[in-house]
Formats: sequence, structure tokens, C-alpha cells
Amino acid sequence: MTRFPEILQILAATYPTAQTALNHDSPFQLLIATILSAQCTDERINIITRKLFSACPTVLEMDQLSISDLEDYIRSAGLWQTKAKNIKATCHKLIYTFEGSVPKTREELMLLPGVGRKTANVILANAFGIPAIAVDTHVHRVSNRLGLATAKKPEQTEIILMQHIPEQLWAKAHHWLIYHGRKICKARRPLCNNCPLNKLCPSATL
DNA sequence: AACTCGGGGCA
DNA sequence: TGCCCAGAGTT
Repeated sequence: MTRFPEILQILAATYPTAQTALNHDSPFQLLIATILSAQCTDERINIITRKLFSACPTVLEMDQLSISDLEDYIRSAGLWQTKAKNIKATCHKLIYTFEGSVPKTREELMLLPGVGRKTANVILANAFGIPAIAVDTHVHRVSNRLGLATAKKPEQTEIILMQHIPEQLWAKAHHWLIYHGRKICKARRPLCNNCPLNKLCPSATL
């Protein structure tokens, strides 16, 4: 595990401005965009949220939409029946349980319909700057390929990353690993020839 | 732990 | 045409 510092240093130098690829102007908008992002590419989510947030920038306005209205906005995201229902319920809960603002703890965030551990960690790290590592499919895949974690479950990978990455780097590591997974260390055809980590990676095929 | 939801992009 | 995608909820 002594390879952590070197890998983090390379990632930091490679992705100095890495940030979430989801459009948002507020914690609420990031929350909605992240709920929508399940099993869907971020480019399509950004097309949807551009229209949705233009019409309903805040929770109070979005809560006025019916589930049917929401379905019309988000249909191209896939899983639209569940997501529309969850977004409607989440807006309602934000207003009547959390006084209209997005809560800042993982436990409270996970009380919102459609918000699991991964989504909650994304909100904590990106919206509030609270140290958290969202181990989505990208982070999980990259960590395992690099040999940083040998874990079947994302929860195990999250624990290992937290143990070996300094806490002040958690939010950044989250950005780096997700961005690297999207652009280089792709699930299908990883671009190992263009990867700054290929000399350190036991899975690299050059 | 396995199953289901789902339209769109890509091979 | 078949496979896969910034997961979460249910059983």
C-alpha cells in the first residue's frame, strides 16, 4: 500500500481542476442531478437538468411539479418512473422535514428517497466540502485495477481508501478517481497508452 | 445476495 | 440486436 502517495501525486498533477461533471448551481440542484445520474451517463443528465433547473431552480418550485410533469422532463434518463417518484418525495421531505434545505450529514441525506450511500457522499464532498469518498462504479473499478483495493463490494473499497488516503485529500481523491475512470480507465476500452499511471498499474495493457 | 427498473449510445 | 451506463429499493 506504499504506492498510494505516488499514485495520488500523479493524479493531482494530472487532474488539477477535476470536478463533478454534473451541472448544478446549488446543493439542491446537485442532489437532484445526482439522483438522476444512477445508471445513466452524465452528458444526458446535463441535458435534462439544463431544462429542469431552468424551469425549477429551487426545491419549492420543483415541488410544484407533479410526478407526471417530472417524468416528462427526465424520461430520457432511464429508470424514470422510480426517479420521478423519488424526486417528488425528496422535494416534499426536504420542505417538510429539513426546512427546505439539503441536510449535511450522511444519515439525514440517506433518509431522502433515491439517496443511497454513494449519492450521499457525492453531496457531502461536492456541495459542502465535507470529507467523503463516493465509491461509485468508476472509483471501484479504478481502485481495483490499480491494486489499491482488492474488494468485491464498494463499501470495502471505501474503507480501504479512507484508511490509506489522508483525510484532507478525500474530496480531491474522489474527483481524481471518478474523472480518471470516466476519461482514461474506462470500463470497456481503457486507454492504457494514454494513462499517466500505466507504469504503476498491474492491470495495464500496453 | 439477487433482482428490477429503462431510455439511449455504441459496437 | 445486444450490452452497458455517476445506483437504490425491495424481497
